[in-house]
Amino acid sequence: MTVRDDFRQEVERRVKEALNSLGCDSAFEVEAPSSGVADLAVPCFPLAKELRKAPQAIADELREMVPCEGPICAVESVNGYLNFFIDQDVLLRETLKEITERGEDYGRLPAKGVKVNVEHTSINPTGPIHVGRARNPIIGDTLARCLSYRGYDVETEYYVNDVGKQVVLLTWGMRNVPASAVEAAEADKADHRLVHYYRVANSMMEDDEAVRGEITAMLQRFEEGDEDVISTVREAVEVMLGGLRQTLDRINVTLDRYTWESQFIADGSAKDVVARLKRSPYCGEEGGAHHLELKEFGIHGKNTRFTFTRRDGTTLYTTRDLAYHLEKFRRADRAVDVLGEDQKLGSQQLIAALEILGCESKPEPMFYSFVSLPEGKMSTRRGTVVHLDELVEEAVSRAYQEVRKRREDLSEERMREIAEVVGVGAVRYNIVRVQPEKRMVFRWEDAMNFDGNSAPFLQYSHARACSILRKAGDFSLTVDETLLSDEYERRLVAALSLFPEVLRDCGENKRIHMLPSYGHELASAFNQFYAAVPVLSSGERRDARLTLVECCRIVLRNTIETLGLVALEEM
RNA sequence: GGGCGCGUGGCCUAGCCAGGAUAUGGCAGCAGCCUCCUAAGCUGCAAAUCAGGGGUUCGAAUCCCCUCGCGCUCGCCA
Repeated sequence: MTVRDDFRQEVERRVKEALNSLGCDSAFEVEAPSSGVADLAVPCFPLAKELRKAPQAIADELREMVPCEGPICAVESVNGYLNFFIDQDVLLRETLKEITERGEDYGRLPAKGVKVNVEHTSINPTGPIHVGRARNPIIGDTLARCLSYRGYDVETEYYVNDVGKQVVLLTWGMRNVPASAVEAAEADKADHRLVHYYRVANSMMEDDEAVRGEITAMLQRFEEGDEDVISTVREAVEVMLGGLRQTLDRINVTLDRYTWESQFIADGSAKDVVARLKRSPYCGEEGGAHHLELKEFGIHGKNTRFTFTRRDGTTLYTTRDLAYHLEKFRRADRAVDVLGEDQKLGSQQLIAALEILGCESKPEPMFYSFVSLPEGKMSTRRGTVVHLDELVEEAVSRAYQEVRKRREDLSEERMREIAEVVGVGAVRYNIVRVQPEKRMVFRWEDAMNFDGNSAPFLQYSHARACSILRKAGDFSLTVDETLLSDEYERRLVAALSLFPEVLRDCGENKRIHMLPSYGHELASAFNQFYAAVPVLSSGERRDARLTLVECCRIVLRNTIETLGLVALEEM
C-alpha cells in the first residue's frame, strides 16, 4: 500500500463519514484534477439534489467536517469542489524510503502465482519483419515486462506458422529456384536471403503450370502427413526464423518459447477438435466441409460461418489455432494474444468456438493497427516496404553521428555501444508511445526523433543522474523532508511516487502506452530540477539532494528497462 | 452494404473505459539560456470550432443517436 493509495482511501472514508452525518449516503466521485489544482477532489454537484443545497454550500459544509489528519494536510472548498491536498512531507519521506530500500524492485509486486502467456510476433516466416508489423514484438515484449513487474509469472511465445501454401512455396523455392534467378541471394541475413527464393517461387508458380503442379503435389503430401515433406518445410522455416530472431534480439526482444503449428497436426489434437466440433449443435455441413454457425455469438456480417474443415476433411489454420489455444490454457491461467487488426474477426470466432468446446478460459486479444507509409500501405510486391532491420540500422547510424558530435572523448567502441542502445531505444519508444489501436504513418523524421518525447530523452536524464552520483563519490543516504523544500524537489518526488500506479495501469489494463508518457514526465521533472537546483555544491542539503538524485536514477532505470530499453550511465 | 476501430493546434500525441474546474505533452516555428553537476537539456512566446450535427445531463473531448472521412474485415488462405 503506497502513500497515495492510503491518501485516497482516507479521503473516501472521511467524505463518506461526513455525508453520513448529514443523513446522505449517496455515492460520490473522487478524482485527480488534471489541472493540478489539488491532489484529489470530490465534485459536489451530484449531491445538490439530494441535499437541496447549492454545490458550493455543500463543499463549504463538508470542508468544516473533514479533519486534516494523516496523509490529508489541507482541505479546500472551491467552485463546488472539495479539494484535498496530500501531506508533502509524508509523501516525500515514504516515497524516498521505499525507493532506496527496494531499488530495482520499487513498484514490483510479490509473485501472484498466476501464469500469463503472452503470444506475440508470430509473423509468417516467409520474409523479414517490416515496420508495418513491427508494433507486434514491441507491444508484446513491453506488456510482458509490465506484467512481470505486477507479479505475474509470464511466458512469451511465438506461434510459428510452418503449415500451408506459403511455407511450402518457400521450401520449394529454396530447393528449386536456381541461384542465378535470385538477386542478392548472398545477403548475409537468412531472412533477407531467403525471401528472394520465396518471391521468385511465387512468380514462377504464377507463370508456369508445371511448377504449380509440383507445389500442389507437395502441399497434398504435407496434408497427408508425409513426414519427409513436413520435416523439410520445418527445416526451411527454421532457417528463416533464425534471421527473424536476429532482428528481434537486436531490439531486445526474446521469446521464451516457440510453438510450431505442425505439432497440432502431428499429435492429432486438431483432428480431435474437429471431432468435438462436429458434435456441436452449431455445426453445419456443406459439400463435406464443416462449419460453425456463429450468429448467436455476436458475429455479424454476410457470413457468420466459421469453417473448420475443408471438403476433403483436412484442417484449416483456425482449427489448429483452436487446438493450440486449448493446449495453451493447459499450461497458463491467462493467454494474451497480440494481434494485427486484420485478426479481429478471426479472434472473435476463435473465442466463440472455444466456448462451444467448453473451454472455460478466454484468450485476451490485444490489437494494433498497421503502420503504413505516407503514400499508403506497405507492399512487398510493389517494393514499398521498410524493413525493421533497415529502420534500426538507420536509427543506430543517426545515433552514432550524434554521439560523435558530442563526445569526442569517448573511444570508438564506446561510441558504437551507445549508438546501438540509443538507436534501438528510439525505435522501440516511438512505437510504444502511441495507443496500439491508433493508426501510425511511418515517417523517417518521426521515427528518428531523439529530442523531447523520446527514448534518448529518458536515457539522457538517467545518464545525467549517474554522472552527478559518479562525481559525488560517497555520501550518506538521507531522507529528510526539511532539507528538500524546493518546489522542483517536491514536484520530482510527486513524479517518483506515481511509478507504482502507472505500472498498475500498464499491466492490469494493458495500457502500455502510458509508460513512455510517464517516463517523459519523470525525466522532464528531473531535468527541471537539474537546471534549477545545484546538487554537488549545496552544502548541508547535499546528502539529501544526492539521495533524491539516486532515487531518480533508480526509477528512471526501472522505467527504461520496463520499456525494454537500456539505461546508459553516460552518453 | 454489414461489423469493428480511428478522427484532438501546421504535424504527432495524452485525456475517452469509470462525464466535472483554465484540454496533456512533443515536433516544427519565433525569442532567450553553457565563468556551475552532460545544451540529446532548460525558460518564454505563438498555435485547438476536441471531424460535423443532434440528444442525455446542473455539466460532454469523454455517454447515446445520425452524418462525413480514413483504416481493417466479411476465404473450404494463413
